[in-house]
Amino acid sequence: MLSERQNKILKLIVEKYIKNPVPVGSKVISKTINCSSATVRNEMGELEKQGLLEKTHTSSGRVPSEAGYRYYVDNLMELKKMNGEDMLKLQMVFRNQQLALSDVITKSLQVISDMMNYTTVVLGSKSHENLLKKVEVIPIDDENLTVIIVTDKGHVEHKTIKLKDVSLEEVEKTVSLINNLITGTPIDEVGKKLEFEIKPIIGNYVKQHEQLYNVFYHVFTDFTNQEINVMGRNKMLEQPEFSTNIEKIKNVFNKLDEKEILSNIEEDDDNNIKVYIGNENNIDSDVTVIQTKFKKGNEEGTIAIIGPKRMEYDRVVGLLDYMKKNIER
Amino acid sequence: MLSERQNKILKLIVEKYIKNPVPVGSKVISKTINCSSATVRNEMGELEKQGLLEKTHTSSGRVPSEAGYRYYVDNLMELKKMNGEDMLKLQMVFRNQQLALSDVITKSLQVISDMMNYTTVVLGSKSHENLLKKVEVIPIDDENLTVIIVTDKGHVEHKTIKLKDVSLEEVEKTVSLINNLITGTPIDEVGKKLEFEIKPIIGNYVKQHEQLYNVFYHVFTDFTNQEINVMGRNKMLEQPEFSTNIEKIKNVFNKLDEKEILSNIEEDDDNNIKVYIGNENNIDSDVTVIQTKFKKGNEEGTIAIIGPKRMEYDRVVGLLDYMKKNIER
DNA sequence: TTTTAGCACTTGTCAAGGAAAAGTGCTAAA
DNA sequence: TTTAGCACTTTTCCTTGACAAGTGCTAAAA
Repeated sequence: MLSERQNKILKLIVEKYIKNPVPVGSKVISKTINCSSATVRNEMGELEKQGLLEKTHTSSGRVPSEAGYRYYVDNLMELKKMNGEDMLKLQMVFRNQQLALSDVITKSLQVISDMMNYTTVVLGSKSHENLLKKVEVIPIDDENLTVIIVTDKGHVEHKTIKLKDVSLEEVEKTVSLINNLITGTPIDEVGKKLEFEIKPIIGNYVKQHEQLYNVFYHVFTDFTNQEINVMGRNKMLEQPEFSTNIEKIKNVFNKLDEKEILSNIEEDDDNNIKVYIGNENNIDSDVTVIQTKFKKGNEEGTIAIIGPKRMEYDRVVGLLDYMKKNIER
Repeated sequence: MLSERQNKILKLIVEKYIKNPVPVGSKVISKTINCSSATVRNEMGELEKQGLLEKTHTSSGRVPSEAGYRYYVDNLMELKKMNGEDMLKLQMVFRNQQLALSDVITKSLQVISDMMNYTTVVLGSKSHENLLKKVEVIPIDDENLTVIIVTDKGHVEHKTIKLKDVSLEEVEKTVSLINNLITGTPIDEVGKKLEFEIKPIIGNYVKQHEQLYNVFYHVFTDFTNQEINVMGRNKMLEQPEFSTNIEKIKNVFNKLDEKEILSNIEEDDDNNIKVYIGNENNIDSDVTVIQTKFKKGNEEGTIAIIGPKRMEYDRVVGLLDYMKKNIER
């Protein structure tokens, strides 16, 4: 258990370091707090012993450790009210009645990315939670047609495919079979159902049934497992901890592209705002992911803000809270 | 006009520098060519006077200038045959009969990006060349519906919108009006036509005509001007000329995102493979864009490979040539 | 018992200097 | 026309020393 003063010092160091990423010395702290630098040094030594602070070298100032950030977020941080200007910018997006929910979220996270200089992410619900709702086809020309897949959560994707010597009627027959027999199936199980429930039947209706089955099979397996949208990826380059370290950037950018790994951030099961600092997330030991689930009607998903460990936790948590409430309202 | 020997020396320097980005000295060249380093130095001096070579400082070896690369590409480069392994990888993609053309192109450019470590781009035809072919709507639930837009070039996009107190019949009536009256219109003029030809009419059919008009207007103006796909963006980080210079990276990444600027690379009007070195392109003075148009049926577009100025020109041109032929076959 | 003044000590940063390596341009001879 | 040779330039790398920032510890003060 930390003393009142230790809490105060730790909070000051974290906040100073977040503002300006240079190690914090005892002198500056002693000015704010009512005691000498020597006292602060003693306390800092204690905080370091507890693993909450670190030094970059024997005689440098202190820097928060991962545990230090953790402690700050859990015990010291005071949520920051959003300022009027930021709120106004977001309201502009939320007020737009014509936008579908997913567009509202995407657009507002774009705004947040610009105002905070962090990367933002929206994730739809996982593929096993998305049930096939409807398949439609639109003929493009005599060889190509576009298949549109809609899930019950409102996730829509389309893909254009090529068919040889298959008549439109045959395709439509197949589609109506799919719509009648396997809607309601989790999207990641559609492939299997297609094989066992559709494939045996369409042979009776369709000459080129092998080809047709293959094409539809691929359309469904190519269906993105989880709708995912990354905004402001390049903001990562603005953060000093990354802009001096190409290897870090490569890693973070690659992780943002490997959608599988990113989706791991959505493992929490309650509805609060979650903070994953450094090694607590799967992206990089130098980033923090702050995220929360949302649910409105049957649409649900996760929104996340990704920045350096030295993130403005208080502002971001406030923002995310505001976002969540506005989405769900 | 350069002498035979000067050509030989310039070619050697460019190719050596492409292999390994350090200034090339007279000694290494004199070993390959049959004369002393002093002679090579004299010739290098002449090539520098002609603006084809540069020095990084008074006593460094030589580096090709932009004009030097230009001269190399125009006069010295010998096209390189593709190796069997690369060809095999691409054939795997081209052989797949079920893929629509645009998927074949995207997938093969992804393969190329991986094998060359360069960024690749596909651009569809420009918006004024894309004529509206068909609009369809799929109701999602009682508030949302998905609008699908198809152009004559096979460019398909979908967008989900929210409508309040508008019946499905009203929407379908509007869509059928659009399909009857303004298909065949260039996609960038649809907004105007909507205003002058649809808006005045739908008042008669639709109660909430103002809202409906607004929504459709936005769907069409949000339609991406030009279908565009960037593959292997992160490969840029592998190039030494960028990986030591964050500002360059920021610029290139931002340009790749500002799709407007990227589309400028598609200004050429014939069908050859074009090479835009450094300042000849709109992306960055340190990159080269190699591109070519393709046309198959009514689908057309441009494929491009983007890398450092110090690019393997001979290999890339060969690859692009192979790609073009395979697409058009 | 807690706080603080004081001081020795450590480390990073910056500028200056020097040696070695790479490569050039020029001169004079082949 | 080519080449050997050499003086010269610049970069890179290492060392050195001075300075600043900050620590930990000790001993005195509160």
